Amino acid sequence: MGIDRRVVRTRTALYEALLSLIRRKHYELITVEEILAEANIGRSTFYAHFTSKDDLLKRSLERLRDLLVTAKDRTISAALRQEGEQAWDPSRALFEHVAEHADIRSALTGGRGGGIVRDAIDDVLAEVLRQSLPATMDATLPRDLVIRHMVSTFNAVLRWWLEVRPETTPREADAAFRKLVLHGVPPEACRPFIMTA
Amino acid sequence: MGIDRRVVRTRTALYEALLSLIRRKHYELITVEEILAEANIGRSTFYAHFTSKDDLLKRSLERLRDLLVTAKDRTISAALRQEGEQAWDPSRALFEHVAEHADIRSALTGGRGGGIVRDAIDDVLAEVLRQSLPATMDATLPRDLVIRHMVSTFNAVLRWWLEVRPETTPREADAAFRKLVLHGVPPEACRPFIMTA
DNA sequence: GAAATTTCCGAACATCATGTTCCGGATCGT
DNA sequence: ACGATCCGGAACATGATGTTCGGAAATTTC
Repeated sequence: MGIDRRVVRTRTALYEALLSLIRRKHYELITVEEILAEANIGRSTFYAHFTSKDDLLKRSLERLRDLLVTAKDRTISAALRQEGEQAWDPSRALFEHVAEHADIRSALTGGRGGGIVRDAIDDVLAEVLRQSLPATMDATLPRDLVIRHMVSTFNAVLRWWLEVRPETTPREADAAFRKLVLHGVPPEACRPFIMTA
Repeated sequence: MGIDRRVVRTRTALYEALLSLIRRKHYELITVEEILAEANIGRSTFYAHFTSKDDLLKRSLERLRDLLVTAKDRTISAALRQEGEQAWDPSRALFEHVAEHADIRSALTGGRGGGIVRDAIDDVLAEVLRQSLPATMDATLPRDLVIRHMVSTFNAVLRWWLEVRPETTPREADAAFRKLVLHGVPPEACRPFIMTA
């Protein structure tokens, strides 16, 4: 019981239909009927498996999370095995991963569509970080906040890359990301919004 | 011509109705009819002034932008007049401003509702920064990216504050914000996601 | 391989929000 | 006061969502 081949076929068909559509248009503009047409699935069948489009999205991204986690583990263990290599940086690997799937740009791009998808991906990234980052002892920078900050910085760099500087290479994007996270912004570039006492 | 009292009454009633509703529930869940009921405005009248709910939101936030700009100018000029004061930091003033209007929490909080509102507010903040920040000369950190990063960091701190640590004071939140923007995260807190060569 | 389940399809239906149209009456500027 | 403009309200078209149900088809089980 539990593993009727029809249900896994139905569900994966819907997962893939949604992800395929997300590459072509904004999530919010995708209609349930389009998903059904793309997946060749009946309307009532859809609602027998998922309660809504958002539900389908969430479960689709659970697959993506597993994918990310294994990718992260792979690059980290590769890093520990042979130090001094160049492909051992998870953050850079992530940028390169995105570069290979540049067709999901419209899913992350601003506007009406992006919000839910971005939030869901933020959650995935945050969970990955939560599993791999050490505990910090800095009282003024709680771990939760650091994680959120890294996620949001990653997203900021990523969107800047996709939206305003598409010609940037993954390694340049990663360099900017690391600089921002590790060293911040030069004080003279913040004035007078942030005054350094 | 141009300033018929009826139209300004209608529009401000709609602006305030929307902002009032936003304090109570998620933007996406607000229906046009609710806005009409709250503002006591007829349906056809609404569509005579705005093309959609999003249109109304955008124009509502233009008012907020003007408010922000003047507030920023005020604190900056106050800063230049009497140095060594304590209320001369625009970023801290912004956190304090938010603290006073804590009832918009649900508008910024995650989930389905927040996306569009957050994006719109991001735009406002980015525009304010664009007007006041100097040009940077750092080639690896373009101005656009710095602005986006500051906006997203502000949002990250703000949401962390509202969602996970509501008891934090504005000055603590601002301290964390400044630390993140100016100095970044200690390297040992990033490993092994970001490796420092 | 046949019986018994479980799932799928498809069409019809109810519901709800959006946006448009129209006109009598109210309100405004001058 | 008068002409121009705006407002209200109801009616309508549209389009997406989610539900229901009975017969057909696939799958598991034995």
